[in-house]
Amino acid sequence: MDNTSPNSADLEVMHRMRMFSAVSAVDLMEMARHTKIRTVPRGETLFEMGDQVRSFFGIISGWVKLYNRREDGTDVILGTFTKGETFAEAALFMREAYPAIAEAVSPTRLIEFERDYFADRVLSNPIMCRGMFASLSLHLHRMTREYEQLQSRSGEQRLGRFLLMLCSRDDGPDTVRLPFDKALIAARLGMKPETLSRSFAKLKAVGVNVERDLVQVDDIRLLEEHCAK
Amino acid sequence: MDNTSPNSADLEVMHRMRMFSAVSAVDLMEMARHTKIRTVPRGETLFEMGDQVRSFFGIISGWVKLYNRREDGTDVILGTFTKGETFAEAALFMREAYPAIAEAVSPTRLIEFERDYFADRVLSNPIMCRGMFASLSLHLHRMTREYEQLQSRSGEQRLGRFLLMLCSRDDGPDTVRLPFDKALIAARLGMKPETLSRSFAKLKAVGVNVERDLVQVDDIRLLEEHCAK
DNA sequence: CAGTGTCTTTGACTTAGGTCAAGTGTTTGC
DNA sequence: GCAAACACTTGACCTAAGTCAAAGACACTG
Repeated sequence: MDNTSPNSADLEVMHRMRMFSAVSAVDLMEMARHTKIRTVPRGETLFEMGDQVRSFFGIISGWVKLYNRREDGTDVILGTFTKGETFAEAALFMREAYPAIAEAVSPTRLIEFERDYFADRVLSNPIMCRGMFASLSLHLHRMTREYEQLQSRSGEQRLGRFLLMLCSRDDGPDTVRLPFDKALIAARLGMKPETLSRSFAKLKAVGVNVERDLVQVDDIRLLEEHCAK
Repeated sequence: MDNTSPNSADLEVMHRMRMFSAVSAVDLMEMARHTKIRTVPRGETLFEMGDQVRSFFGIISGWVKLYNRREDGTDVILGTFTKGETFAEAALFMREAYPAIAEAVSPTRLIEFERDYFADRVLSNPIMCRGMFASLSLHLHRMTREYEQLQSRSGEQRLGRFLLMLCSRDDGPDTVRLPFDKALIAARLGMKPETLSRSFAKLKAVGVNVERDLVQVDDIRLLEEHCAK
């Protein structure tokens, strides 16, 4: 299933990526000819820290984690990405190597954009430049929010926020499925698995119940309130 | 001293900013005509969170802090910037408001770049686009490193790293002047002033001695070693 | 030069979260 | 179907950093 070209559903998703949202349908199809679709199993590495930059990626479905491995072997999760999101664009204009590792954490379908083609393509087209700026700004803004949260919210609150991001409704009750295992969620939120467990336990008090990878939120507003303060 | 135009020394510094480093001298002078030089005292606010975006900035001399104020009144420092650095470029292509507050923390001379002129200017010029990508990538990369450090290094190590950034040599002994007060350094490093004091005290053991705003580092390599592990 | 305010340090205490170790299920493989 | 491996939880304990309070140390004011 590897190395095929994008179908129309893929193009659909690609068009919803910030980078391409202002690009015309014609240009999009032209560009799509220079991409490949990759379907990778859980656990597959897309690039290693230090690899020569060849491409950046967009996700059609599934989840990818971006992380750094420290000398002592511990990992720092820099972000998790899913459908409609791009990652490693910042590497497009770097002559150096990827500064992080990317690994699929669930079976994932993604579009791979070759650097050489896209670097030119983006630079010669103001609409693409704008899209690229939007993408990078979004990543920067997200990273900033993560930094802020790590600094000023408790583990319990960060977990609450994470659950709220997964909810599809914005009030009342909702049930969400955790997109990857709890050890990764813990790392993603900057805590140890033990602390995650205890945080889940504490959230029971505001109507959050976990059963395997299914989380029942009784009252979204209540949870929001609990995590905001 | 406000609202004058850039002199040749200013142009010199401007040219060393990532955004403009590949821009020709002719273009630079042309662009400089659309900037203003501002000289602001310590404590002056350049923009507030929520202000309509009008400009981004480059620093000729002095220091600026970028921060968010939370509902509870506490500040989260997102970064500190000095000579040769630009900030708020990400806002160039946002129709919305600034997402943070910028305040001079020492007397500061800066170049103000008007958004309307520069947005067009950047988009119509691949060299400028490249510069802008480089700037944004740098900010993203920095933010990532800050996040990583906050997550996996102790306060003492973060302080050590900060001091090393200020050193001008890369081995042997060195003396550095702290660029702003200790309360801000603490916030910048994600800790309380009390913890900063205690961290300084601990660093005495690896040959770091503080006297007011002067820090004597006996052996840079030793400090590096101490903060790396 | 005393007096007031700001910045910084120090001390005593609390607490969130990490660590280590032992359990409980659940899945996987033979 | 049983054992081994894995994923998660729970408990007991420890430690880095936060909190609160007080005391020094300058620096500016009148």
